[in-house]
Amino acid sequence: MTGYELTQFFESAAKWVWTAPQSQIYPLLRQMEKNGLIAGEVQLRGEKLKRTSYSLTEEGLAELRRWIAEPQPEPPTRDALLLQVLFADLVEPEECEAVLRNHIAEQRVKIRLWREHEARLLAGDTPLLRERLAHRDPKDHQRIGALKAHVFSELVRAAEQRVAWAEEAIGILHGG
Amino acid sequence: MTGYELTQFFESAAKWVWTAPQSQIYPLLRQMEKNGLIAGEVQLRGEKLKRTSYSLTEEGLAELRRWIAEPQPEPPTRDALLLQVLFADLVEPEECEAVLRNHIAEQRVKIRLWREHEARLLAGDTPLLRERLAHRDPKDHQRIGALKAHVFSELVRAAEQRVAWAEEAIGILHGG
DNA sequence: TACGTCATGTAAGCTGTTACATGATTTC
DNA sequence: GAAATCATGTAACAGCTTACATGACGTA
Repeated sequence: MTGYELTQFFESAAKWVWTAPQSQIYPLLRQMEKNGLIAGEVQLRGEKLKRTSYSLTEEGLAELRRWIAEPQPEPPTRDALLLQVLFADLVEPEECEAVLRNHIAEQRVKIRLWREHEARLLAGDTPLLRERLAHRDPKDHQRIGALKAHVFSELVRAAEQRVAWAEEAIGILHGG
Repeated sequence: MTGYELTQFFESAAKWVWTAPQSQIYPLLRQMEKNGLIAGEVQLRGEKLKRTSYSLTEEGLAELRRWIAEPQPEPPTRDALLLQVLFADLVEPEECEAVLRNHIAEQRVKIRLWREHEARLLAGDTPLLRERLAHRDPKDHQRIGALKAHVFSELVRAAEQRVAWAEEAIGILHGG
């Protein structure tokens, strides 16, 4: 991919699992190339406009595989909503309820998007998945698509759990 | 609290909802005092050792209330485990399974700790909760404790959901 | 020719992490 | 007298965010 394509990718489906701001991408690409993880190939669009398309080197693929197979440290927790509910007794119940309802609405929007993406993965219908499957034994296609879809099903279920929890919290707020 | 007490607090129960490294605490306390949110009172322990105990000013309490009642922006998602499973087809199923089992074990440890803390909150049995309740109408005690316990029940349920998901993922890995 | 998209960059500033550093007091 | 705990700091660095900046190409 080029830096531009990566930027768009991180602003679309990918941001649900990992995000990177545009300003990080170009410096990082250069750094990774310097470290031999990726190799850039300069292409021409028109007469003056150059674009550099990067692909993984063998070393980069090996490093990626190492990363995938290695347990990653869990990031420190910083959950603003839980903190707000912990201190809910300092404000009016209605104020806390408004915050929770806002959160519920946000989760519902995400749930809809994730469900759509999950369905597309199960149908083998996203461009990146199709490219990935092209190099793989057809008998593995179902399994690979199912695993990727399973990732999005976790996002959906976690958000649904959160919505249910927030609704219960509203009940407790009002002395339920 | 003093900076030392805050440090310990963030290294114990509080870190489950919010963490702050020790190196941040003393500079932040000075900054917050400068901004009028907290006021420090210097105490003497022995002859030479001074400790500064901070408490919220009225302005600080107002600012805290404002923060609690205001929807906080959701942080960008960066979930290493989901990313590892998304790319699981690049490694052997057993390698991915090991990562998932490691995650399951970590979650189970946390679940146990959170359950204990939840029970203590429901029984009104933590020092901070008792201090908080002391200034409140006894008829609210039950509700306040229940809300705080509900926060920890969300942590527990989210982790349990995650464990169940990881077990399903292992099944899919092996062609289930 | 104007607007949208393609494509790549830089700079300032904030937050957070890791690590190091120091000295007083209490306890065994 | 040694070790644990109390108590407070600092420095270097990594990572991320926000914002700004520039120019080429396609198309209506």
